Amino acid sequence: MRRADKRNHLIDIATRLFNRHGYHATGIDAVLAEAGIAKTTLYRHFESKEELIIAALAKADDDAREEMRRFVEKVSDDPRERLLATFGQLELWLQDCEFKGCPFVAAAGEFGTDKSPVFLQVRLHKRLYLAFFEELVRAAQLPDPKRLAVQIMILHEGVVAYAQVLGTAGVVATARAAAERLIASAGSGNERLR
Amino acid sequence: MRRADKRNHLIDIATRLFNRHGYHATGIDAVLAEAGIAKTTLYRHFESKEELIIAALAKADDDAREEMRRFVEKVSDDPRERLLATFGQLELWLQDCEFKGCPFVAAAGEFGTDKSPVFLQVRLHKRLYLAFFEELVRAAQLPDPKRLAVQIMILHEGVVAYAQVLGTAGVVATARAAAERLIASAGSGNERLR
DNA sequence: AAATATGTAGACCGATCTGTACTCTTTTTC
DNA sequence: GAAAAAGAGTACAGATCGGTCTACATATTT
Repeated sequence: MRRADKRNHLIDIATRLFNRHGYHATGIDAVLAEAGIAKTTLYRHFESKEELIIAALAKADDDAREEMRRFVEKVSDDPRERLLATFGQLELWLQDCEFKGCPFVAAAGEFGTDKSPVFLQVRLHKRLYLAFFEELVRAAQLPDPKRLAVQIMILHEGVVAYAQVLGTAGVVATARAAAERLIASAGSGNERLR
Repeated sequence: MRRADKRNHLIDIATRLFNRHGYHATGIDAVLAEAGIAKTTLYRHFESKEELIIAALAKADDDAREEMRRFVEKVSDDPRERLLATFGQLELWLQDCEFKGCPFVAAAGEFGTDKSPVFLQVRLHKRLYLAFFEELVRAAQLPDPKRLAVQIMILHEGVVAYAQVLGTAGVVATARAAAERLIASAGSGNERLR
């Protein structure tokens, strides 16, 4: 196995354990046992546990945004439908049996809102996620794109937190319906210009 | 200081530290040092750290729902305005300089979605919170109260997660505007009956 | 084939974790 | 004022934490 592959494998294992048990509750030893490697090897790839966490978050950010982008582009060419399709990708995530809430929000909760490197990584992810929504809203030529993007973002975040605690049944459809209302009432003016 | 007072004082201290640093990252010793008491005393009031966490969550649940109820009842007699006033109370919470995201969602993240006592306490809180929204929606005689209550809940949860990572500026107003849209379009049928 | 670099296994370190045991003092209660 | 409960303070147990070190195996280069 090449060096980069082993590194990615380690990140995958760590990501799964972090999501399942939390960041502080997951010890380095648990990652080692699951991956079947020695401690020395892990510390050859990562300087510290914090760096492993950051690497895991960075990869999760990359994967999540890439999957989201490909999903909405596959579903439709229409920008407005793409905006609604984001809830389809959200549903896929919630139905994953490993779903345990947003790993980024969890990381933010465990590592404080100060300027810790972990928190900065979390904030970067959320900014990029929000920027993607704004990009979709602009493509749909809807008015006040920043505001509508934030509303879509709030709905997404809300669905995740809700589903984490109260279950996933129907919640995405309910949020999507809300998004439709917001889009419809926002886009009543210039929606036919496209 | 009476026994119950000391217990509540311990819970207050613990709540603050848990919210600031997380549940696993906050050691019993930190609580002791902050409260200025001996370890024996803490373990006379609580069997274990887990029980302290549960007690802290239970009190936070009680306080949050009581404050919310009093706030909306103070703001207006109109049920529909009360529903919107929930965002006013939300804004008060976010502006608190100790705000670090929802302690219940954080607890759910750290203690898994399994049947741990901590998670059950979290779910109880969210169920009661949702039930309160549904109560307000029903008082406003809006159609499909369960659905609208979930939408309001999603907006609340979304605002909290958003603000935790991306900051509080303007997000409550944006969510409240979304809620107004949803209420207006839901209540176009029988809103004049009142 | 010899020399060198890299990976592995696992002991080990000091620190910290939750929780208990014990002594002694203070406060409450009858 | 005596009995009983709760307090502080501290030492300790047993486990686990993140991280380092040494010894040894393997692979690569010369």
